[in-house]
Amino acid sequence: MEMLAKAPKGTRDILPDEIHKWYYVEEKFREIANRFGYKEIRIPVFEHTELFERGVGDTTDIVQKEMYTFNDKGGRSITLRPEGTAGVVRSYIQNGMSSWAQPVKLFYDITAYRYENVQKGRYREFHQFGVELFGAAHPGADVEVISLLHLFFKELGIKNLALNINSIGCPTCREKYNQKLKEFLGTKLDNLCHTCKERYDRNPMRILDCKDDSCKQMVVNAPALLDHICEDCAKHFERVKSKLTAMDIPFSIDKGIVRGLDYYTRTVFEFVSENIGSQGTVCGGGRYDGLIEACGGTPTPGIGFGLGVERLLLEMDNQKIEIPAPKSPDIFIGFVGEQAEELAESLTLKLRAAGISCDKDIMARSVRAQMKYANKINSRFIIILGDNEVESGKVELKDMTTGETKDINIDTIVDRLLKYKIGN
RNA sequence: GUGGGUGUAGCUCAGUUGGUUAGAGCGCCAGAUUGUGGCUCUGGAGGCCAUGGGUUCGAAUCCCAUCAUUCACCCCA
Repeated sequence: MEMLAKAPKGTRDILPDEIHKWYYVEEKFREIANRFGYKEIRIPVFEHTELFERGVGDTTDIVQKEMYTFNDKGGRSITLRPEGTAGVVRSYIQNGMSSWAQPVKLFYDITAYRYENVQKGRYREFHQFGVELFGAAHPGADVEVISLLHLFFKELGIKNLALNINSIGCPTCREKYNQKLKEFLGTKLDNLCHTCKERYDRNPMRILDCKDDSCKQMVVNAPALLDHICEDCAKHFERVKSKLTAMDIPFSIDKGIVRGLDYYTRTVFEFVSENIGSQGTVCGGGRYDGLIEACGGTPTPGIGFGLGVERLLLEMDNQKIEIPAPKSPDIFIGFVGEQAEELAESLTLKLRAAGISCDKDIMARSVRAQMKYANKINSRFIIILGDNEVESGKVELKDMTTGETKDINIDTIVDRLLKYKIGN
């Protein structure tokens, strides 16, 4: 196949036969977010590169090697958003949301872009649902966000999604911990893999989830960050845990969760599936109390998450969760002859104007071919117009599911179909 | 960036130790039914066998390269 007729690597079309699944989860997410008091925000697909360097963190993989960055014709460095939080934070500052009624509760439904090798559940253009909650430092905020996800998955009928939580403390306790970790690893430095030797100086925490066997062994008895967070952070985490328990939201503690984005503080969490391959993280999020300040705003606590829609759909497919079928047309109008064609055209428009989904042939096909088409598009009713019908004003209304027909006046067809729709 | 699998019709796939006109099912179009769908039957369209090179009398088949795709590692949604 030629390049011309080929979507770029890591992108794909969402075709008409699957779009109802997207409508379904999008509508569910929107509806639940609204129920929790979150309002939708729409942000640009691209931002100034500096925003992501600052907001996501310039030591992260995302910024170092995964961004779609280019210069526009004005010489500005522009980057396609690799995630949603940075853009929403920028908007929060730019639009003075700190003077809105607090807290500010926002949700979004976006595409995001990362230049990575493609595999199951991972694309270069992908979709994220997300929520950002600004202004609330209280552990109740962490729990509200998590409970939104809990309810979302529950109402979609998804089972066996494990909620893992951890606390990665604040910058102060992380600094202290990094010292401790370096002391622990100092004697073992020679046994670490090449990348981990570099991590030792820049970000020693990353050594903990290295997949290298030798590194894994070295790290078995390493101190865990969670055991070394400061008193305030520990207290915060305790309250999050007890609130989750009180709300009957099951969770496990995973001391290994170290979010890949620099901005996280304190609570971090993810919802993980075991059966959609190695890309099992359907949703990841956490608290980012220093981010708004780091982006030039006044110090404001924040918490949010990003949810991978492709992975969500993959998991639902895996669990054989039924998604309501798309609506089929109410009626197809067949015709033969020129007079009948004109009647069919005006009648079709009249039905459509009345809110009835109606279709007719526009390829000058035989009545037989028209009927086959009506069947293929799954039309509920059909009528056929010819000279007789034009003259008498009467028509046979046929129910395609039962094959039954009924003689009716053409004038009454709108009412009949409206009644059918309401009653059904 | 690293490693493995796979590239034949719109889709899912056959194709014998290399052998001459490359097949099936599904889908699409038309007809059987000149004004009535589904079921059935008949016919039709649709292929540079991913691309380029090599071996050979002869390559979809064997070899090399490139590209694409997919799974995995790293990392993440």
